Amino acid sequence: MATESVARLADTGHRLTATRRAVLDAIARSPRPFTIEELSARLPHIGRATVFRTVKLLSELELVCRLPLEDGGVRYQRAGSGEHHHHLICGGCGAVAEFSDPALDDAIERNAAVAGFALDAHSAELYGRCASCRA
Amino acid sequence: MATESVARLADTGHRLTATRRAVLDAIARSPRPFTIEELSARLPHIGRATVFRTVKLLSELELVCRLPLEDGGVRYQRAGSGEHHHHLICGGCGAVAEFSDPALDDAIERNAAVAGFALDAHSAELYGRCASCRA
DNA sequence: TCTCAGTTGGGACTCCGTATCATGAGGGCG
DNA sequence: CGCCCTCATGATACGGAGTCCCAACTGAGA
Repeated sequence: MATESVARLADTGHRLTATRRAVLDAIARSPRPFTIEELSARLPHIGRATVFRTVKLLSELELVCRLPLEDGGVRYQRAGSGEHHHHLICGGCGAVAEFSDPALDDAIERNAAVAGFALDAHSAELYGRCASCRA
Repeated sequence: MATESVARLADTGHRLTATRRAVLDAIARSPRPFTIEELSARLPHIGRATVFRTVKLLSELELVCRLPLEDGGVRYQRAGSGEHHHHLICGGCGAVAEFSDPALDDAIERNAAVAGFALDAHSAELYGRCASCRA
C-alpha cells in the first residue's frame, strides 16, 4: 500500500528509514483523517518531533494532504489519487469526501485572472454534514 | 467609520466600552490585514487577552473577517461589504482582494449536493501574486 | 566494509490563543 | 442624577501545537 510512497521518497532523494516506513504504514492503515497526536500515540517508539517532520515531508511530497478544520484545528489524510482535489468535511463524524470539479477550478482561475493575480495555490474546503450524519 | 460597527455591537446586546471603541478605531485605520500582535502593539494600554476577545467577537459579528494564510498563519481584515465573499491573498505584499462569484458558489453547492452533504460553511482562499508584485 | 550526510529522539522552547478571577465600568432603572 | 447588576477588562497562568537543538545513530553509495 505504501509502495508508491516509498518510491516517491527514494525518487526525491530521501532515505527509506525504518521510522519512515513505520509512519507510512500507520498512515496507510488509518481509516479516517488523523491528527499528529493520534498518529504519534500509535507509534510510541517514535519521537513526536519525528512524526511532525515526517508528516510535513509527506505533505510536501503530496503523499498526505492537510485538512484545515472549521474550528481552526488540522488533520491529515493520505492523499487519494494524488490528483488535485477539494474536501467535504463532515462536522458530525469527521468523514472527509474528496471531489474534483473543473468548473470550480475554472471559477477560481477566472477570478484570479480578473483581479490580475498570478495564482500559486488555492484552498477550498466545504464544511457540513454527510448523508449518514443527517439521518 | 466605525459607526455601523458600533451600531452592530449595540444591536446584538454588547456594551460600547471605551476599549472596544479603541479596538474598532485601530482596525478601521488599518490599511492592510493585521495580526493580533500588530493590533495589540498599537494598543499598548489594552490587554492582549482583550484584543483577542474583541477580534473574536467582531469576527462572530462579521465585522472583521479571518484570513487563513498559506503558511498556516492568520490575519484579520475589516469586513468590506458584509456580503459573502472570498479572498485573493498576495504572497508578496500581503494585499488582499475580495471577490464574490455566484458561479463559484454554485459549483461549491453543487458538489456538496452530489456528495449528499448539507453544507454549513465553506472557505475558499486563493494565494498568488498581485498585479503590482508581479511587475 | 567504510564513511558521511541525512535522520532521529527527546527535551526545551516559542507562538498563539484561552481560562481564571479579582477589579472596573456601561447603561437600564428608579 | 445616581445605584446597582451584569458584563467587560487586565494580568497572569495555563495549554496545545509545532519547531529547534544537538548528540547519537544509520541508510546507502563507493
